[in-house]
Amino acid sequence: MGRSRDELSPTEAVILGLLGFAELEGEQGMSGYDLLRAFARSPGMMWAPTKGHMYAILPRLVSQGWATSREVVQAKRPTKQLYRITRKGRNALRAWLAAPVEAGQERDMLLVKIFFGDLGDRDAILGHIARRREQAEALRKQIRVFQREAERAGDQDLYPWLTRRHALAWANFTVRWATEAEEAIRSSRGT
Amino acid sequence: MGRSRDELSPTEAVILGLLGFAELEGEQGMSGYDLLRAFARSPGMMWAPTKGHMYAILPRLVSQGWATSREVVQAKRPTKQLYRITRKGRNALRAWLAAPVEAGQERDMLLVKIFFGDLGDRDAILGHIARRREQAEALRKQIRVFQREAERAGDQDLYPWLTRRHALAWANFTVRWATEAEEAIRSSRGT
DNA sequence: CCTGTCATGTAAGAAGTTACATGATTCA
DNA sequence: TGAATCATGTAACTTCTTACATGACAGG
Repeated sequence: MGRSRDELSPTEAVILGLLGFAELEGEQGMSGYDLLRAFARSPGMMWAPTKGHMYAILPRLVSQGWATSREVVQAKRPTKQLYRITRKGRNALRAWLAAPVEAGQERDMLLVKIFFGDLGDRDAILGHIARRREQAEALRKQIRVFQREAERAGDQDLYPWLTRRHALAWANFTVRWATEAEEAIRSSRGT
Repeated sequence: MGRSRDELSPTEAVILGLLGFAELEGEQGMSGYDLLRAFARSPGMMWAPTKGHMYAILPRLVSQGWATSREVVQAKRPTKQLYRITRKGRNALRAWLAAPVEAGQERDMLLVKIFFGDLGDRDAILGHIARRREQAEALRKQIRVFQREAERAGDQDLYPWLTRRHALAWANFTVRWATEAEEAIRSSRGT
């Protein structure tokens, strides 16, 4: 009976969220490995916890009563632990989802690096901005593919769709901003 | 002679950056307190390190040779430490500014909460989005004020201007997105 | 007299990353 | 034969936050 907290860390919440989705879809449970893969496949709207963190959190979810685990021995594959969310876990998650999002702590290092541009190298900054633009262009393409796939699959889930919309809009915004910024820097020859 | 690293943590970098600006403006140095205030006055483009972190980092900057400190005894105020960036510090900062920005680790909890919307409460999510929209509206106003102040002061610094532009564009993007998202959720009565 | 400013720090802990460690199976 | 997949974990470490602790002076 480890000491108990009742609030979820972001990573705990996100893991419980995936377990919650698995439950909705009638799956028998997910392993740490499954979860890690699921994260890796959701670019643009979710980050991936590291392995170390994942395997540190899973037993804690169980000890808090937010999930249960079941050992599955396999013939040709290593033994794995399948995790399922519990009622208590769903409640904790619901509470976390309802808690206000603390504002304004997004720390985008690109912006920081631009801000201090006078102390650094102009070409390096142009490179950073170009890379950000390219990433946004790539994300944009990828999201469009996702969007089409989801449509073809008859996927009508409102909320995931909203996050795709956001990713797409963010990408468009970023490409536009980056393009302008690059121009502004280039046309400011000779401080 | 503590063990040495040669890379800066984000917070170390940002502190050195402010010390670098102070140097450019011919100031005699900044105290932890000064730095904390400076951070607090740059909303939308910079986050503020906490006090605890600030006072933990400053001596480390000195022990790494990135800054020097000088004790200033004051008559009517507590004694303070003034920090100045060194040549080595400027080099370390320049290297940090030139290092690529690692991509895609922005974890916006709002998006996460929306993504898992089906496991939570619809009205809570509407509330989150509304709050985000209001924050963006407030930021937009504030940045416009900043922008006008900078213009009036004849401020021609390209880079800080670019970050203001970004903040403004981001705020506009967010207001637009949030408005659409709110509508989309409201008009989707009855799953 | 009370609140805010000036000014610095410590201690404890949460959150997260990186590197290490293992080992069978499958596919090219 | 070598790389990728499946599968789980530990240990050490960095980063950052929160709460605690102190104390003089200024302004209303």
